[in-house]
Amino acid sequence: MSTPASEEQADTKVARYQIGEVADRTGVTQRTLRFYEEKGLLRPPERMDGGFRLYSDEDVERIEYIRRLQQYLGFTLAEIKEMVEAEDLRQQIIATFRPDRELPARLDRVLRAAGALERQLEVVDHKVEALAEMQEDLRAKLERVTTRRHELEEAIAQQAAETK
Amino acid sequence: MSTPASEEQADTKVARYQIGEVADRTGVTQRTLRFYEEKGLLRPPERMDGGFRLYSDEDVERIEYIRRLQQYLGFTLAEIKEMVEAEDLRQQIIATFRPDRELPARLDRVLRAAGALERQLEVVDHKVEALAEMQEDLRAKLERVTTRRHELEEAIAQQAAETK
DNA sequence: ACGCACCATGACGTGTACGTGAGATGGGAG
DNA sequence: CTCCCATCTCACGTACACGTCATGGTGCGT
Repeated sequence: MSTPASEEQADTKVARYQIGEVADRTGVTQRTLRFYEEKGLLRPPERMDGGFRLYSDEDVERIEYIRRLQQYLGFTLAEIKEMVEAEDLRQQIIATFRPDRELPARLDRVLRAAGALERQLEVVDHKVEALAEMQEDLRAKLERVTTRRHELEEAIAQQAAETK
Repeated sequence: MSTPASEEQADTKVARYQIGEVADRTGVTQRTLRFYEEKGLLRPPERMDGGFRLYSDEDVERIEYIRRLQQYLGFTLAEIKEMVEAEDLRQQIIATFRPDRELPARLDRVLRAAGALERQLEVVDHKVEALAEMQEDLRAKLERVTTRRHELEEAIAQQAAETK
């Protein structure tokens, strides 16, 4: 009664959503979700017996992450793919923390994840720098324009006073 | 002898470059320059008698500005067009500083320029915020991965010592 | 006046990031 | 079991930002 339609999984406890609900929650279309999957941006989600996709909360977070990267930061999907793949590596690293065998393989994953993170950080640093510069520039211009505006308003007021 | 090929304009003093040189200087293709002009991002440059385009230093700066907006900040050309149009308004405001007639018209231009600048600044502020967040996130992840890396390297060193 | 690199204008092609049906299947409500 | 909406898989369409010929004119050194 009190549980929403998509959370009635009392035994497994993990919530699963089908594509329509995920689309509503994230604000992207179903087409886009399938497209991201096709392009390797989203891991293929579970399926119901009939073939319907079942997304997890983790998937939803990832979708929101992808959208932020795209909309606010202007990354291409190819760049984002690299980034989420690095994220997957990190997850794998965390997941394989317990089994203490084959250390070199784990080190390799860690090194690749570190490399990916460094490259991402470099790109972001570049963008931050460019943006900060642009921000300053805009602020300065706005200030000058505002000054000019006050001058003009004063001049118009004065002219009106003279005409009167 | 000491003057580069494109600066031999001893009388007018203003340097003019044709499209190939501008392309080399800015790193964009000639096609892109014509495309920007077509789309209204660049004011139609001067032409030689034969029809060859002649760009000024100002044009070159504008091209570099456009590229920064596009590459580092992820604006679309349509958005950039709005922004450079605001820039043109600013230029006009400066140019029409002397003739002190028709003050209301000048105020109108100033107000529109201010509005455009404010909108741009809002977008940039948004992006700066998102980027800063992402930067922090990446730094934290990189630090964790680096820690994990050192742990692994130590573990491997220890294992090697034991085997020996 | 000749040669040749440079430039002009179309016109069509390409890659990215989806949009938009079409037609078939799934699956829970009555 | 039937209704009916949601989802499935192709497959073609589209807007943006150019790339890529094709064809022909320009500018200048010799």
